[in-house]
Amino acid sequence: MDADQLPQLLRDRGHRATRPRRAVFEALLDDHGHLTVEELAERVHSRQPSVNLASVYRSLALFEELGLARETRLGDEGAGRWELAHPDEHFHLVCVECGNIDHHQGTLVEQVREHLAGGHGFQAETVDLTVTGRCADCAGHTSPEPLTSPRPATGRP
Amino acid sequence: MDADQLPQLLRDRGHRATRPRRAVFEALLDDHGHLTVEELAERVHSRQPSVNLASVYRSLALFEELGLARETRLGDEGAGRWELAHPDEHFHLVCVECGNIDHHQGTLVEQVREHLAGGHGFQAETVDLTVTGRCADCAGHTSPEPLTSPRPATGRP
DNA sequence: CTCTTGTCGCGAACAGTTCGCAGCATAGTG
DNA sequence: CACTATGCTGCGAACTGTTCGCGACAAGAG
Repeated sequence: MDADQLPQLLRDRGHRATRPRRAVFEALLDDHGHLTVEELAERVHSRQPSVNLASVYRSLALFEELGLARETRLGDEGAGRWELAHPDEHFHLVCVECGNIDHHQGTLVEQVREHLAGGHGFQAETVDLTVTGRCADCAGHTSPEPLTSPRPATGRP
Repeated sequence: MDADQLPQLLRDRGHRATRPRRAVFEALLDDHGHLTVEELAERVHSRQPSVNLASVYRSLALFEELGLARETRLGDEGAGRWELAHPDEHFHLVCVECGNIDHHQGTLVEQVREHLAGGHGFQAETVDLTVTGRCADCAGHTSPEPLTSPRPATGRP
């Protein structure tokens, strides 16, 4: 979805195409990562310095309602992170060591949907899959009890 | 895990087996659902009226560190929800309509682990899978534009 | 029983998010 | 184009969930 299409889309749905909303949307567009509202606000400010934090929140809430954006709460962080709602679904690999968040596309989410469709009777809307652990890099140089095929007990010193 | 084993486990790990900790653990034990810290504190109070909210937080943080408990942030809610960390993994089906949280055990999490083991190089620790949508009951009487493969709700699992 | 020190209860602080309101600007209308 | 109704905004204050700092307390080792 392009930034140019936003104004029309907003009007079509009975909302106004305002400067703050455009700025928030553009900020979401130019970084595909997962941004904190604060980070987002920073980027918004570089376009529209007058935009208030509360307006960023309001815009995000609206975008979510319209299915344009999506919030994800990753792991231990207090703040939510936002991204545009891509049609191609993905999941998150959060490294507990370096803190890196890998934004991963794959067939996993598809598999989840299929699994649910097969008899659960649950009509899935959004699938939030977050895996915490160690990324390839961090797993390489430190290996605090390798987690291979045998399913590890939950607790681990 | 039984409540009686907690004191020893705590001492073995160099912590003290205190009244508040026991109370928090018992509160987690007797309700397998996902409890807000506030809800949890309420239950704790029924056992130990003097226990402070801050202590509930501290106990939970400790239990998490020891791998005994786990926090999950479901959907839109501001507050985190806690549960004991079962070895048998499960995922959450959150109904956007009735708000019900189905605590579901299945092979899905297993599948995710297998998928990741196969070449991603990511060493998975915890897998957080949350699916929002409509539960069988709610999907039955209202159907506001199905997003995925439309599938009439059958019986509940 | 005594002593050490990890833990607690308390209240205040903090971070993230939302609210209420007066004024502004968008977009539909003449 | 100007005019107008009202949806949005910026602001600051309020709120919620969580954490911190401190003196007092009690767990548990000797």
